[in-house]
Amino acid sequence: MPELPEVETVARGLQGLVGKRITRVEVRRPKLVSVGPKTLSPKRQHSQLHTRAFQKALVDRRIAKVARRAKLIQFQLSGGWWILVHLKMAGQIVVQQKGQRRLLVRLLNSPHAQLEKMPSKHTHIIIRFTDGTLLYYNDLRLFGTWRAVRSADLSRVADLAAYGPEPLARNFSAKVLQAALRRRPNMPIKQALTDQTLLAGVGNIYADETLFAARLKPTRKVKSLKLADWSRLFTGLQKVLRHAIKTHGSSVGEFIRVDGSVGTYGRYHKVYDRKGKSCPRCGTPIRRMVLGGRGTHYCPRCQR
DNA sequence: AGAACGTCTCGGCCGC
DNA sequence: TGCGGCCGAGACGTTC
Repeated sequence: MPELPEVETVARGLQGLVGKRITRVEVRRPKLVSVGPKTLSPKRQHSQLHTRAFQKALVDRRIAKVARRAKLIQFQLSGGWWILVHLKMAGQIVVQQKGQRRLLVRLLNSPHAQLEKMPSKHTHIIIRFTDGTLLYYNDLRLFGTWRAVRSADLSRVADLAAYGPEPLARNFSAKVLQAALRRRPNMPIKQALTDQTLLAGVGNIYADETLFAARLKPTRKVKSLKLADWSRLFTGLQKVLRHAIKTHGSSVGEFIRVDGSVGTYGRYHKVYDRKGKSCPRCGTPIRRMVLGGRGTHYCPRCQR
């Protein structure tokens, strides 16, 4: 579920953990955790050895830094270890501050969803810090991953090594964007935008919103884009991502901030999940199609 | 019933 | 026939 703006929102919300020391790690779902640069084979996932190794890598270590790369949250720990967390479709990280009486969290974004007390039946990992702060990992769909990796092995983490450029990096530009996506000249631009090895962090919502902002049809082949198209794509991409981060992301599905509150960028979606509603620019009904297996929303008049 | 914001694996196809 | 690149389908739990 979460894309760059949501993961960035979570990473920023976790900055308060820097300096705290882990005292206890409870793993209720061993299949979510692994140790080392390679992902665990499904066969070994149910052994308890890797759970113990995961706990051992974390316990008694201090959080030195929390950062984001693409859609990964990176905890740098003391003692040369990192934790790489991918929330996939439905992962949530919430933090209960020391002394905070209880934490209520909406596990689903449906209007009638109940607030649930932490930990809930969807809480699969609980990390306790020496000062009493608690981190809960919730995951309705059990797709998320927590990997403990030694610093020396970071370069051997396949997905991390393969990520394309960060769209909000200081040195990112229309030229960098063009060079990155042109590695797949025949791919529809929408699919290229969401390919993490070409460009980091953009998923379905922000690809649709970016292409609307850039007035480009999602099916356009990468190689068909002209100089002016690249320029609008670059500007649209940064504008959409920056606005989404400022509003703490889109709380579609299950995304929430670390204090349990929701992001409000969903209010500003111009095409995503707006099939049949009118285009905010020209009034034409928004269309939905399937591209590369994902729902794709666009204005048939504005985007060409 | 069909779809959901992510990614990985597998199998088929194309071209050298 | 062999190999790599490329691409689409399916799989992964669960909920509404």
